[in-house]
Amino acid sequence: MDHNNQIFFLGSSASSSASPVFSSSQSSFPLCLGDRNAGMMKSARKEGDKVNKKQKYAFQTRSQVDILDDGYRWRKYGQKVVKNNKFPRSYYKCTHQGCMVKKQIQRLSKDEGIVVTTYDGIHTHRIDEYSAENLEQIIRHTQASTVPNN
DNA sequence: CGAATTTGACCGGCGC
DNA sequence: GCGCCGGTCAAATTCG
Repeated sequence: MDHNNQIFFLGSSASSSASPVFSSSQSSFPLCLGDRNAGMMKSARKEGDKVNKKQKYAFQTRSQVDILDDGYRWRKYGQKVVKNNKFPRSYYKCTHQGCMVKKQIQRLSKDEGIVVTTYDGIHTHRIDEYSAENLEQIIRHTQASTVPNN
């Protein structure tokens, strides 16, 4: 297993420009981009929109694989190709009951080695200790790895 | 057999 | 008003 991952945290600026400005800030885990509901007003099934505040976490990871085990179970519910990227974007959802956390993975066309992971919402259940630790180890290793030059 | 994954179609919003 | 882009769900299939 060659876990040579590098994590970059995205800023809260996400208006125009398709070029994501990433900073190598070694802060905590997933930076909170604030609660900006971008295109999530209605779309209520039949229960009613109870989810008003959707937190978003985004960060880039240097990895060969798109599937990064963060300790949660994810079920892929769609794959769409965006114009900005030549690579398809994958949409994942948490398979936990009541946990409607969404996660989208996208690879940069500029660098196929970079994977952008975006988390939507927060998990209401506990993570698997084992997996959590594994993820933590990966993160730690990632931060310790450091980029060649930035 | 069950759950997870795949691909396509449809819906919704925004832009022009 | 129409077109385009992005996002989600649904049905079928496959793997375990």
